[in-house]
Amino acid sequence: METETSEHNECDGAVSLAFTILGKRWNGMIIATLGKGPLCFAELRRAVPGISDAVLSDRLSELAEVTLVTRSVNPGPPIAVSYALTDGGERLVPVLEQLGQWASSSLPSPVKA
Amino acid sequence: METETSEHNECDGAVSLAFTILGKRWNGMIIATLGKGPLCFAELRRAVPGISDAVLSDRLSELAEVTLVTRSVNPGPPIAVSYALTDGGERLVPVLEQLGQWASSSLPSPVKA
DNA sequence: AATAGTAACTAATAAAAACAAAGTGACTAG
DNA sequence: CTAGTCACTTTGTTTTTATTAGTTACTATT
Repeated sequence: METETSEHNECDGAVSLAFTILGKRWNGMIIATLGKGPLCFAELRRAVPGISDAVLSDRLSELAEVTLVTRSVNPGPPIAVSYALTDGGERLVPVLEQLGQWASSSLPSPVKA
Repeated sequence: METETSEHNECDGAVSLAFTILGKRWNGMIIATLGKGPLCFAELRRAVPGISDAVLSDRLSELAEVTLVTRSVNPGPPIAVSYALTDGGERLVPVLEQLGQWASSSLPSPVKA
């Protein structure tokens, strides 16, 4: 009747939780990019090369839903929507920087075709 | 002929490189799990709940290819294949731990259905 | 010895996610 | 009036992931 605590593994729940967000393509990049300051949709798309409108839109909704980014509409006339990190999002930025350092030092060059 | 340095953004290449690996589902979890010590295929599958044989096999090949894990075959008779982190993989472990801490403190609970 | 069970995979197929391209509605510049 | 930007949404097509079912080599059981 061992409740599964005796043997050993059961992968870290917190890390697993982190990867529900970061294990999806683009999320890490979006947060890292917003770490340099708020940006609006088009700027963000340009800053994250390769992402498409549809996916960016989708990711931003998700990130807003888990309260890592905020969406603020400035109803101009030239309407502008600005995306920024929340506190929680900001707290991730330094970790992402370490991730970047790790990648530079431990990953082989950008596996090109 | 501006080489794209004038305006501003262009998301961090190193972070982007990190996410070529970590932005794929399971990779982070696999590395975090191996961070607690080497495991063989079946143990790993049990330790990472939800992953399937096919995907685990695939991920392990990828991770071996970028030299983050090693695969060593012990030709028993009871043949056993053991997977372990390389130096590069080990260097990621502390960062993953921070990621876990961040998740616990900044992410809403496991969005259940 | 035949039957069933585990380990470590591979193969085939189904389902989900990502991508590319175009379209929408509001507005500005020429 | 035409063309272009912004912020998206919609519609396919392609890639990735996931699920299911083998396969080969052994071990444990009966």
